[in-house]
Amino acid sequence: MPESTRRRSRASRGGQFCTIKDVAERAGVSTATVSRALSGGSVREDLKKRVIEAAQALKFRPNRAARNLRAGSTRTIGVLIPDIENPFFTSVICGIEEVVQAAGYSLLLANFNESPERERALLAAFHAEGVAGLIFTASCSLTSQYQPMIEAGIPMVAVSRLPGRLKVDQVTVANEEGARAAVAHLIGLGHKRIAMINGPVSVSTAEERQRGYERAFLDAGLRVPEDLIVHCDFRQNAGFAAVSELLERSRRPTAIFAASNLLTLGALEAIHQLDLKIPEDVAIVGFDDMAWAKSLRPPLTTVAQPALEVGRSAARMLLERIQQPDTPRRQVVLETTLIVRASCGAGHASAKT
Amino acid sequence: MPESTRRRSRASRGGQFCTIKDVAERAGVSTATVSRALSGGSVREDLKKRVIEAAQALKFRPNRAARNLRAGSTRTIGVLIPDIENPFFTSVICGIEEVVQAAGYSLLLANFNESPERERALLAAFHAEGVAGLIFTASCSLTSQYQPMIEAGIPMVAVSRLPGRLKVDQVTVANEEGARAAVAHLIGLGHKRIAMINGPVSVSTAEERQRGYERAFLDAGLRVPEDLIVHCDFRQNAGFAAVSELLERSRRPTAIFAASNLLTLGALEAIHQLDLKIPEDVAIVGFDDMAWAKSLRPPLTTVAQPALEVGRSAARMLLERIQQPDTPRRQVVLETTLIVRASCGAGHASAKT
DNA sequence: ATCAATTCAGAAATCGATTACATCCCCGTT
DNA sequence: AACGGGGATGTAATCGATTTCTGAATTGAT
Repeated sequence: MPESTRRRSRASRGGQFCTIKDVAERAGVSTATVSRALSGGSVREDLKKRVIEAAQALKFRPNRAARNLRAGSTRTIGVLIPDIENPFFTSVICGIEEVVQAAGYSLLLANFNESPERERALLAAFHAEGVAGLIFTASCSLTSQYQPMIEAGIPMVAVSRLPGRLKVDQVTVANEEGARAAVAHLIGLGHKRIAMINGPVSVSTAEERQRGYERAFLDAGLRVPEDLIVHCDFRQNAGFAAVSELLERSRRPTAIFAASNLLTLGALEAIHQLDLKIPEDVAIVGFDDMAWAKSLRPPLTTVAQPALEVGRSAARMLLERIQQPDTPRRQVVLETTLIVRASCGAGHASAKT
Repeated sequence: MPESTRRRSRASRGGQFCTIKDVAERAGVSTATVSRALSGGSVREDLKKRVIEAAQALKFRPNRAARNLRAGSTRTIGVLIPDIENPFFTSVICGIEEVVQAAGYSLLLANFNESPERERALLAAFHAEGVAGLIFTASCSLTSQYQPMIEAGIPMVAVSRLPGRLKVDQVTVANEEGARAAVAHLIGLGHKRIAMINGPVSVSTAEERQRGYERAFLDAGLRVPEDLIVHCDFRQNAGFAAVSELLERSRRPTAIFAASNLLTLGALEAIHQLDLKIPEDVAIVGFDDMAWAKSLRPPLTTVAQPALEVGRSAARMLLERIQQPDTPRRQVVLETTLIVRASCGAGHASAKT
C-alpha cells in the first residue's frame, strides 16, 4: 500500500524523486540536519559527509515551491515587454538574462504585443506568481495598472519608455540627443526637406525622438517642417504606408528619419518599390543598429542604442533594489551614438570617391 | 507585538497583503470554505458571495508557492534555446507564448548562447524550479544531459533540431526539402557553381539542409560540388568570413545558398564588400524569411520556415502531453516554402522586364 | 414523525523545506 | 566533583492553500 502511494505521488510530483525526509532517513539524521548540511549550517564533518552522499545517491533536489513558501519570496524576475519579435527588445532581454542568470535568478517572460488588456492580465499573473521583481516596458496608455504592484512593494525597473509618473527606477537612452544628431547629420549634408516617421506620441521614446528632430532644425536656424512629421504605430507595414504616402507628394522629401527599426524596414520597402536610389533620390537614417543594417546596400546610417547594456543595467538596478528596497529612486540614461554608413551619402560612400 | 510582526511579514512576503485566513476571518467562514468558494467547490450562494466580497475588499491573491507545493506541480513551462537574439527563435518563442499564455501557464525563459555548459546549468535550474514541462532546442553536443529530466517524467518537446536519440516529442521543419527546392531553383536558373555555407554538421538542421543541397544536384544529374560546401558556426561573422573566402577563389561560385538567417547576413556583407552585383555577379538564396528580407535590394529569395507555427505546435504538444503523459511519442514536421524574390534573377525582377 | 440519504461547513492533515526552540553532550573551569 | 557554557542535533512549528475527513443539518421518503 505505501508502495503504490509512493509511486503515484512521485509521478504526480513532476519528477521529484525524493524529499529531504528520504535523505534524512538514509543518512540517519533529522531533516533539520540535512537542511543545515546542505545549506551551510554548522554540522559535524562526518554527518555532513553522510548527508551529502545520501543526497547525491538519491539525486535529491530541494523542492522549490516549498522553499519559496517558507522563504516568502521567489528567485524569479518577471520581464514584461511590448513585442518579443522586435530585435531591440530581444537584445534587452539578452542583457537582462545575462545578469539575472549569473545572480541565480530565473526569468519569467511575457509579451503583451502592445495590447493594454494583455498587459494588465500578464501583470496580474506576475503578481500572483510572486516574482521577486519586475522589469517592464509599458504600453504607456494606462500606467496606473502598475500602481498595485508598486504599493505591494515589489521592486520594479522601467526600461526604454518612461512610464508616466510611476515612481520606479528607470533605464532609458538619450533619445532626444540621438535623434538630434541624426537629423543634424542630414542637415549638414544639405538636406532641408527631411521627413520623420514616428510612433505614437503617447510613447515617451517617440516624443523624445521628435523633440530631437525639432531641435536639430532650431539649432540650424531653420523652421521645423511640421507637415513632414508622420505618426503611425511602430510596425513595418505602418512605416511602409507612411513613407509611400510621403514619397508620392509633389514636393517629395529628400531625406527620411525613421524613428525605429521596424519603421526603417517599412521605409526601405517603400523607397525600393518606387525605384528610388539611396542616397541620391532619398537619404535615410534609422534608429537602432540591427544586425542587418550593415548588410544593406547601401549600408544604413543609424542611431545605435546600447540595447544589451540597457538590459544589463536594468537587471543590475533591480537586483540592487531587491537587496536594498529603501534606496532612493534612480534613473539611468545611456548614450546613443550615430553610426554613419552610406545611406545618407556621407561616410563610407563619399570616402570612396 | 502582533502589529509589528504583521508588518514585517507583509514586507518580506513581497507584496502579499493577505492570506486565505484573513479572507476567512472577514467573511466569517473557515479557510476551507474560502478555498472552495474561490475555486468552484459547492458552497451556499450567500456564503460564496460573502467570500468573494471579502476577497475583493482585501485584494486577496492566492499564494502561488503554497498552491504549487500542495498541488505538487507548477504552472510554468521552461523554454531553453541556443540564442535569443536569433529572430527565428524569437518567433518560435512568440508562438509558444501565445498558446501557453492562453492556457494559463507562464513562461520561464533561458538562453544558453550555444554553450553546452550553460545549457547544462540551466537545465538543472529548470528541473529544480519544477517546471511543468520543457520546450528546448539542444546544442546537440551532449543531449544526454536531458536524460535525467526525461526519466523524472517531465514532459518535453524538442524544437527545430533533432536531439540525438532522446525519446521526446519533436517539432521540426522540412529542412531537406526546403534546401533542395532552393538549390533546384538556382540550378533551374542555370547555375552550376553553387556554394553552400552551413552550420556545424553536428546540428541536425545543418545536416538535413546539406542533404537537400546534395539531392538537388543529384536530381539534376549533376555531381555534388563538395569543395563548395563550407562549414562554420551559425553566426554572422562566420558567414562573412566564409563567403569572403569563397568569392576570392579563382573560379568564383555564381550562386550562394546560405543555410541560416545570420549566415545570409554575413554573406551579403561579404558580397557588398567586394562590390559584386546581386544577382548578376552572384545569386543568393537564404534560409528563413526575416522581416528585413523584402527590404533588401534586391529583395531576398529565401526558404521560409513557419517559425510562429513551430512554436505554437510545440506548445500545444507539450500541453497535451502534460495532460496525458502516456500517449505515444509524436513527431511533427512542418512545411518550408521557397519564397522567390529577386536575389536570384528570377521572380519579381525578371517579371518586371 | 422517524430514519436514511445527501449536502455542506469546519477542523485538521497535508505538501516539503526551513528554523526557533528544546535538548543533549562534551569540555573547561572553579 | 559539580556547574556552566557552548556547540551540535533533534523536535516541532511554520509558511499558505488545498483536501480529506468528520460531524451537523437539511431534505425526502415511508
